[in-house]
Amino acid sequence: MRVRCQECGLRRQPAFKPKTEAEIAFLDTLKRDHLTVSAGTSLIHQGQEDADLYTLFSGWAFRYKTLPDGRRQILHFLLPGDFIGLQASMFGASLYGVETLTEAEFCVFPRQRVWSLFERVPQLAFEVSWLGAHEESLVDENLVSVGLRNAAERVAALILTLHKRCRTLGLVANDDSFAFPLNQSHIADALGLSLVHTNKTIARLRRLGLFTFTTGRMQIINPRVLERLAQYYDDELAPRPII
Amino acid sequence: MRVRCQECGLRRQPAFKPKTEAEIAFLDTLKRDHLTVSAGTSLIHQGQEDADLYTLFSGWAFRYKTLPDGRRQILHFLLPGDFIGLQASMFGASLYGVETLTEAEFCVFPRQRVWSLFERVPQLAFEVSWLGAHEESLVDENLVSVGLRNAAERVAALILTLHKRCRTLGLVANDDSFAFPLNQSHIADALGLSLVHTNKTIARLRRLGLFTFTTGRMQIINPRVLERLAQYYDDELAPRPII
DNA sequence: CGCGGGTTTGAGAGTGTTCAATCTGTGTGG
DNA sequence: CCACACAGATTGAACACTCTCAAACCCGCG
Repeated sequence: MRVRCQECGLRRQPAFKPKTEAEIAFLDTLKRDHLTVSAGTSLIHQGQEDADLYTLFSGWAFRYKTLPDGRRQILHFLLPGDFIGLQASMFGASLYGVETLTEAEFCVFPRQRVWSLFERVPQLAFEVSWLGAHEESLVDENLVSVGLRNAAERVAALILTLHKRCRTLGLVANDDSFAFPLNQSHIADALGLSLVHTNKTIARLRRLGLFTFTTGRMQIINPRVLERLAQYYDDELAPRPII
Repeated sequence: MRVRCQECGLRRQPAFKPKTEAEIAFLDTLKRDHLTVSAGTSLIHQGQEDADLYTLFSGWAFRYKTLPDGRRQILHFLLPGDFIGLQASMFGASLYGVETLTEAEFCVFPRQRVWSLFERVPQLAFEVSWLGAHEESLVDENLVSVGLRNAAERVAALILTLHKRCRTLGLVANDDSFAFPLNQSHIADALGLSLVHTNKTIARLRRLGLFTFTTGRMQIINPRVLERLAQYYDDELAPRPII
């Protein structure tokens, strides 16, 4: 079921900067497809040469790289409104993979048409760059976690980051709980920790009463302590572009 | 001493894609200054709100973030031709800092004029985005190192990456040696290791005969073993844009 | 000659990993 | 409705890697 950009509910969320009618109409001509896939679907795979571009419309996904021996590093998680595949479309082959964590919907933009966006609507080109820079800032923050923080601090930082991103999207309930479709090996692969140690670290923080985490749902109990633990202090997110 | 873009020797290097006369002329109008600074100069600092954009013209630098308690993570290293400050110019305040490792020259582009680049020369806007995506790929690769590789593998991967980047710039001598202005605490901060352990790891790899590393210069002795150790396999770099 | 930055070394303490097993909840087939 | 398979979560124990602390060393410089 195709969703026209003019009728798109996602872009009307307060998290996103509004666009002009003309920009939206142009994007609608760019959008080739509206794709629905199940959890665990590979959207882009490492080495793929013809990856298209996507906006995540609903659901969760993640971007990752694997080493030849199979070890996997999750680079960052994707939430609705995130733009996918810029790197992959600019280089010959994609250096990373993208996989869904939940059932998810995507707006598909053919890679051939990206250039027309730069050529014809500079404002949109600028926003594409903005989204690229924003994605990089997520990876930066992740690298800081993995390089500098210990296990407990990493877990705390990850939870806070995702909580904040979900909050700006209106996905957090009044009790500070939110859908959390990662399992512990996703967390381990994102934080550069072993599965076992991830499990023990989560158990410890849970016993300390910082959050509850049952399959599929995370509830933050003590944000203050989490923030102190992770040295995570961040302003509210300003409205951002969406393509 | 100002260098006009029309006379710029750097962009004529085979590492870079050539530009049209018109593009170069436009860039020359954009370029406000040609800046020379000494080693250890802070070019952009975390939180800075009016950071300009730069192309590194000569020398080495690095991009980093620090935690409130002072721990520092180097995100990636900058070599001639790298474009600096895209993130910083798009968000309100810079989330990272940039500092020189050697004496270095920069082409300075005022942040106010970036928009005119998008508006007036789509080809250049595209290349700015390309450079942003490329920088992200460097951070990705670093995150893979820090998240997945042990100390020896990280050191090997770092050396190989820098060696390769220097090679495409023609900075590597026939004996596979190249200028290497990092000290061991830079290496430690980039790899997420303590200084002491970095030192011991380097000493071990050196004893194994994989490379020699005296102050300021790195020579690769056994690239095969280094590559196997780091599981680092990568194609030659294709010519890339330069702004 | 003394100082300071950077490098090197040793030793003990932790943090995090690996291996191995158990447990739990869910879905499938009979 | 039960037996069974399976993926994910949990736990324990031994081990390895990395960190911290502390001290020495090296070299260029004033």
